[in-house]
Amino acid sequence: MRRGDRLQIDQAADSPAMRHWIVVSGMAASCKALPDGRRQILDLEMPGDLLARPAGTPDGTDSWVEILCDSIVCEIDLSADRDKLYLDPQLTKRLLDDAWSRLDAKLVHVVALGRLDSMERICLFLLEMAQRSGTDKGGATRVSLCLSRDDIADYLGLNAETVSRLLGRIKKAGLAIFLSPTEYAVPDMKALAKRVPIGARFSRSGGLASPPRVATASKEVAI
Amino acid sequence: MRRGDRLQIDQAADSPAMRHWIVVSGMAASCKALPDGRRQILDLEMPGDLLARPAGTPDGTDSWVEILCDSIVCEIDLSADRDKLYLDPQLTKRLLDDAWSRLDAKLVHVVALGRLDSMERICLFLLEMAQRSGTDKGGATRVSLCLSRDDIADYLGLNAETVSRLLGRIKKAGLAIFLSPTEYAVPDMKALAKRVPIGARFSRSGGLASPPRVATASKEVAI
DNA sequence: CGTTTACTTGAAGCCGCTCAAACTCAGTGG
DNA sequence: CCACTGAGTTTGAGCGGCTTCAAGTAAACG
Repeated sequence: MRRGDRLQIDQAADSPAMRHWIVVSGMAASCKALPDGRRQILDLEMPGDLLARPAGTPDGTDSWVEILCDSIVCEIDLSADRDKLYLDPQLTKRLLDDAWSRLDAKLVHVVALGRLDSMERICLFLLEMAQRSGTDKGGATRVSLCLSRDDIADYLGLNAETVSRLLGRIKKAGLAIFLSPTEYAVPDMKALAKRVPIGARFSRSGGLASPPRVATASKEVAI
Repeated sequence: MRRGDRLQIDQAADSPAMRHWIVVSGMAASCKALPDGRRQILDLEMPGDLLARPAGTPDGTDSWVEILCDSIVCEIDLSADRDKLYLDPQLTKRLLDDAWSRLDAKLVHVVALGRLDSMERICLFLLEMAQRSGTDKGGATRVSLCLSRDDIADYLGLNAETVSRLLGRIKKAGLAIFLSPTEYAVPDMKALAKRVPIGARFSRSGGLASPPRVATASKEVAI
């Protein structure tokens, strides 16, 4: 699937989630929009993530999953096995673990939107992207950003202009180096992590732990 | 348990959730605090709610559950049945349904904190309280508020003074009638719901649906 | 009655938003 | 090769909503 494609699912309110998706490669965003057009990105879906209920339950908002860059998404229809769903311990364990780690991620998101200022939010975002989809390139972590400034804004509860200004300050501070508007490298993950007062744990399946927030000798400067 | 009491649980990161709690009566709040003292209330726990993982996974923040008014909370320790946990279809179904409806509620919370303004947030909150813990008293819905202004602020990502001012405006507009600072009545749930651009579905176990957002003849006025 | 705690109200300030203009760059066609 | 286009981004100026700080009020309790 390509950028802009959507998975839009209107499951009946009372039907249990029977169609599931797994992101194999690429990246997608779970979105909600209010009647007046305001949009909130709820989650970034990356390889390995299980989309168990893309639409959630109806709450009067538009909900959909939006492909951010060329992706492979695998559909699993469990309707036939509906009755046996809860009889398979391995499957239920996977679903439960997935739901719980999603819940943990959402709690971090709530704290970010409720209590972090814009600079803290953007640092958390850059850190999250680096931890979840970054590749190590000679010490620095290289990240390819599939999101536009608008997308980032809608994920962080900000607007595109503010995001652009913040990224400018981060670039000036040397916390991240921008190779292009959609490609950056983090030379020092710990320095970035020090800007974020919440230590997020980002892998969906319990692999990566957050880097220890070690106190370094370098001095803090306002950015 | 009484107001101010806490359930503070430091479960090992890798141990599955073995101790659970059920709120039988009263009300509690799941909280997180940042190192500098900023606090975010993540969830309001009401009778019937299952606290499957009060502490979540460690992320560098303090996490706890705080009792808001005299409550009865029932502890269930499943450690002994640990290995059999995923073999009981009924139990896993309950856990899964609970996790999913919690997730849905958190998505609404994220939209609220990310994209609603302060007046919309407080209306959503009053509506949520009315739907989840209100009692019908001759047409109006009577709600007893266990939260202080500070608590409400920490739930909505605002501050106590702002909450106080907003409640003043709501009172003046007649959307809610305050019998005391912690007791109010909603004379017209539909009128209140019209102030909120997202139709939340608040019961944890799939009972109550959101009230239909019927267009009425009454004119909208700025409040 | 005084003390404490929570709530309310006011004035001033700042952060992030809105609106608008300039810039970058890939794509297109002459 | 250059000019043109259009979407995305950057930058600036000004505004407004929410916060901060501070003072004042109300209710609870010894």
